[in-house]
Order: sequence, then structure tokens, then C-alpha cells
Amino acid sequence: MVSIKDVARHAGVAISTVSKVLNNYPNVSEETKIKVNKAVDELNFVPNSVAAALSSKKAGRVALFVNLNVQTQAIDEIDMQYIQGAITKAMELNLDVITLFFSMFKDRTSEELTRYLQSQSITGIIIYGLSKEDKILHKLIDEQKFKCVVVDAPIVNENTSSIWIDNRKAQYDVAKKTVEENNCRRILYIQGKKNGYVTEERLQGMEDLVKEMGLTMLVRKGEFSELQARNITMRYGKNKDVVICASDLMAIGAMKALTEMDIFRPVCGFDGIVLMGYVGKQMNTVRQDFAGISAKAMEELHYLMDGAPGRNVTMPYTLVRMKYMDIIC
Amino acid sequence: MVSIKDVARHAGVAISTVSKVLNNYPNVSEETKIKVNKAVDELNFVPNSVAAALSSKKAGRVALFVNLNVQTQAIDEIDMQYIQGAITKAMELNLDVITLFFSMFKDRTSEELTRYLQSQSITGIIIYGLSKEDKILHKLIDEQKFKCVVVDAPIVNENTSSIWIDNRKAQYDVAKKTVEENNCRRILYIQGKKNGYVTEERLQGMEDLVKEMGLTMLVRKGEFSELQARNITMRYGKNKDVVICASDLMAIGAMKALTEMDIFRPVCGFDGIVLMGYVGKQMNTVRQDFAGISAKAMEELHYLMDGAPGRNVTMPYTLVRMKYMDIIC
DNA sequence: TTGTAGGCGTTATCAT
DNA sequence: ATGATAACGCCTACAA
Repeated sequence: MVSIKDVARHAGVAISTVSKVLNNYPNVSEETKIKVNKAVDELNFVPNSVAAALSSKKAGRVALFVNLNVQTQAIDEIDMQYIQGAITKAMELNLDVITLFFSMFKDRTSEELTRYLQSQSITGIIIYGLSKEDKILHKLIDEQKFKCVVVDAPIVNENTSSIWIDNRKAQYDVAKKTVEENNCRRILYIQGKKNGYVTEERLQGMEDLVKEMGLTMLVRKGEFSELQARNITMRYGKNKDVVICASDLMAIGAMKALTEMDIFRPVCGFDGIVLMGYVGKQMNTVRQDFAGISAKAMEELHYLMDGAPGRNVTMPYTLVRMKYMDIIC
Repeated sequence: MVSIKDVARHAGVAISTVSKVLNNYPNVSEETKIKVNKAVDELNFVPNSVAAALSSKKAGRVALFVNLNVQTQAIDEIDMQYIQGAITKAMELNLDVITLFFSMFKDRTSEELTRYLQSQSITGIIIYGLSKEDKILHKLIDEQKFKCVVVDAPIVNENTSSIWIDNRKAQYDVAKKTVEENNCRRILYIQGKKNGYVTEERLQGMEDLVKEMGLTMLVRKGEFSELQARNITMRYGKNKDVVICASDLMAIGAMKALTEMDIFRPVCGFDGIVLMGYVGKQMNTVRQDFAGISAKAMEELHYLMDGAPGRNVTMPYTLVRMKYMDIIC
């Protein structure tokens, strides 16, 4: 393996000089820069990121925390895109990435988690799908020992940025579209996880709409569960004009229930997962670019690791109507 | 951060002694073992894996190569389970993992890839979904610079193990079941990727069956594409008694086509993805435990990194019939 | 059985 | 502007 030492020898300079060139330090003459870069090319030198991480705390190693839903593999699509977006962007930015799952630290303390991350020389983390109940991760964020980007939760401090779409407006938009298209007045709204951050935002969006249009709304907690959405729809769907769900999976559950009850009610979802194309009926939904959001999160983390302060980032979304022939390939 | 030096001081021994205890070297007295372990506990010491990787080539860092299908997000489920199974097992085994995608090295040479891996101190890799066309990865395997486990491809050498299910028998089994249940004689078989390893195995299984039962079979290449399976079924399905597909996604495409053609033909798939439960009709399919296979692959890699020779590993499968109420939750 | 010391490939602090 | 040199935390001959 060719090391910085070989490059130094080949270029006829000191190791430290090579390091300076590699890391864009000032105070290096144009001339030696060229010499060094030439040597790097000729020897096909690739810096050892492990050594860099060991030697410097600022050499970036990043951990992804994914809240994998083991029961509902139908939405793995979202996590996969998160992972793919983050890793691809990290490669561009020359950051090392390790992927972790919430479930791996279920019974650990935040101290143990901190030690684990430090043992991996990790300085930045991205958290996907945090809920208020994830005490350990909240503590980790509060302690600010790591730079952090939280996807889909509004947490910001000096070392923590938040990134998500405008869930309130998105829910409002997709619901309004569905309601207007079908001339509805009585809404059944099935919301998400009790302590989820997006859950509250989306509910607000619904309340905005109800107020603005003078509608009535029954709200039920679906916990992002297809089965619960199904049951709720069976129970309350008949006397409503429309079923609006805070996730696609719940929308699918609701739609299937309605089909079995042999009544028609418009249904709309949220997220734009591919599965929506398979259920037969077309539904309005909000499409999020999960890979793009995740790539942006990685960029944001990069800023943070460079010393930038935490902040809020809002990403765009689109309204779509998903049908089979659009998603097949 | 508490280091091995702190532990040594706390236990009143030399650093190297601590290291020996940590790595289960022989020639350490029971007494000092206890002393050291006590110090480790009291200080909450967690070894820095980055430093270990730097100093020792055998300290295991592992790369996962995932062949992400960007077009068909419907099967992200499989890759997600691969990743989850591998990473979870790696944590148990104290191996570091980084995740990479085929697409990241599309335009790179195998030398570049090798250098990249070396720059990450990676000594073992797991490859998911290799096809014969992936020249770069084949070269990587041939060069044997890394320990390697290949999932779903029959490649074995001194440093490479292969792991998959018995695709030939599985295809035979699921097809036979479907054929017998419906008393079919004329088969339309839609196979997978032209140069895929499983493709050939599965075709053999079909040929075994055709020969044994004296059936007729038309074989068409579906490239694991739902759309192609759909088109093939539209074209050839009418004159056949059954459509047997080498993947679930193709089975879904075939089934949807038949529904649109308003004719009934039994269809069977392969893999057991959750999506199968959403398409309305029940279908026979082969269920693979992707997470389990991947965990096993990680174990196998661990053996290899410990000096064991490469070999073939065969995993079990089951035949299932997937319907909506089974997969919903 | 235990300890000493050199090395893994970088980065960063000093002199020069 | 450049070059020694000491970390970074751990592993591993080799010596004791």
C-alpha cells in the first residue's frame, strides 16, 4: 500500500509538506504543490482515512441512525433511500459512513452509546425518524458531544441542525386537493405516531384546512399502522366523506377496508411510496424526495463539522397521484 | 476518551498486557486477566476500533457491496434486509461495516476500487447480487486481495465463500406445487437477468420438472422487470396453463396482465417479498430469509478473516402463499 | 508470564 | 515555505 511517506520520497519533500498539500493548507508554494500532486498521481496514492481519523478529530466519520420498522417491510423503501442518499453524498464529500439501527441500542444507555461512537472515532451523526420517546438519542443530542442532523424532527442547537419538509403545509395541500376534487365536508383523519414530530405538524395542517373551509373532522390515532387504519376506517368510514391519512401505508389500509365494505370514499396518503401504485386505486399523496433530503442532511452535517452553527432546513415536496403504470418498470 | 493506557495504569500492568487480555492471547495469567477486566469495567473502556484497524491488518473492517436497483424501489425490502442482517451480526462480532453501492464504482477500475478499500483498511467484503457482467467485482474476487463472501453467486476460492439457497430445487418445488394444484401442462416460464447466476439455476430447476412430468415449456427472458413480464404474459399467456416467474415482481407484472386480459392463469413467484401480499391474488412463492442469509454471510466472512478457507454454504428456504391479511400490521 | 519498544499512516506543533 | 517530530490508540515481535 502506497503511503504518504512514499509520496514524500517520490516528490522529494517532507511528509508534513505532503500532508499540507493534501489538506489545502496555506503557506505552500505553488511549485511544491505541483510536485506533490504529480507524485500523488504517479503513485496512485489514496490517503488512508483510518489513519487520518485516528490522528485528527476533525477527519470526518459519520454514523447514520436509521429507525428501521421491522414489522412493516413495505416501507423499507424510505430507509433505503435515506441510506443511499446519505452514503452517496458522503462519498463525494470524502466522509466515512457507518450505518446503525435504533434497535441496536434499545437496552443501552446514552453513555454506552457515546462511548461506542467515540470508539469508532465518529464526530457526526444523522438521525432518521426520531420520536419523542427515543430518550437515549435525545440525550445524545442535548449533550452536544457530536455534530448532529435530525431528519423529520424540529431540533436545533449550536451543534444540531434539523431538516424536513413543511409537513403542515403539505398535509394541508394534499387534503385540500382531495376534499375539493370530491366535494367533501366530513373528514376522517387518521394520524400517525402519538409522539411523532411530524404527527403534530400534519394535524395542524388539517386543522388549518378544516377551519378555512368550515369542515368537520374526526381524528383518530393510527400509529402509522396499516392494520389500525383499516380498523378505524371500518368503524368510522361510513359516515364520513373522505379518509385522509398521515401515511401511505395507512391510506392503503383504509382503501382496502373501504373496498371490503363495498363503499367508495376518496382516500389520500402521505410520502409517495411505490407501494401506492400497487393497490389498484389511484390516490393523492405527498411525494418526498427521501434520497435528496438525506443527501442534503449529509451536506448540512458537513457544514456543522466545519464549524457552522445548527439551523433549520426545509425541503420541497410535490403532490402526486400514483398509479400502477407510472411506477412499473 | 479512556484509552488502553488508562486501563493499563489503573490495573497496574503494561499496555501490551492489556492488549493481550483484550484479544484473548494465551500466556496471560488468570490473575492479571481478572485485574485487567476489572479495570476495563470500572473505566468503561471501549477499544478504539479505528486505532486497532490501523495497527493490525487483521482487525476486521468489512465493506458491503449492494446492487441497488434504483428503478425498482419496490424490492428495496431485499437489500434493506441484507444490510440489516449483516450490520446487526457484525456488531455482535465486533466488526466495523461500511456500506457501498455498485453504482458508486460504475466508472472506476478494479485497481481504483482496490485502493479505495485499502485506504479504508478494509480486509473483507460481502457482495450481494453479483452478475456475470460486473467485471470489476469479478476481478476483485479473482485477485484475492480481500476475504470475500458472495451472496447468490457460486464463486469459491481460497479466500472466497459463496452463500445462497438451492435455487434449482426451490424453483422446481414451487413450480411443481403450482402445476400440480392446477393441473397444468403448458408452462410459460419468465426467467430473470440474462447473465445472472440464479437465473441459470432456476431454469435448470424448471427443466428438471418439465422432464419429470412431461410438460411443455416456453421460456422468455424477463430481466427481473415487472414491465417485461407483463408484456411477455400479454403476448404468450393465453395459450399457456400457468405462468411461472423467477421473481415476485415479475409475477406481479404477469398477474396484473392476466387480470387485464380478463383470463385466469395460476402464477407463481420467487423471493417472498411483502409486496406480494398487496396485489390481490394469492400466489405461491419461495420465501428466502434475506436477513438470516446476510447474517450468515457475515459469520462466514468472519471465519475467512480468521484464516478459514472459502467454501459453499447453502441456506434453507420455504414455500409460502402470500396474502394481504398475513403481511399487514 | 510480563514489559519494552517500534510501527501502522496521518495530522499538527514547532523550529528552522 | 519547509521539515523534524511528537502525538493518535492499538498491536506485536522481542526481550526480560
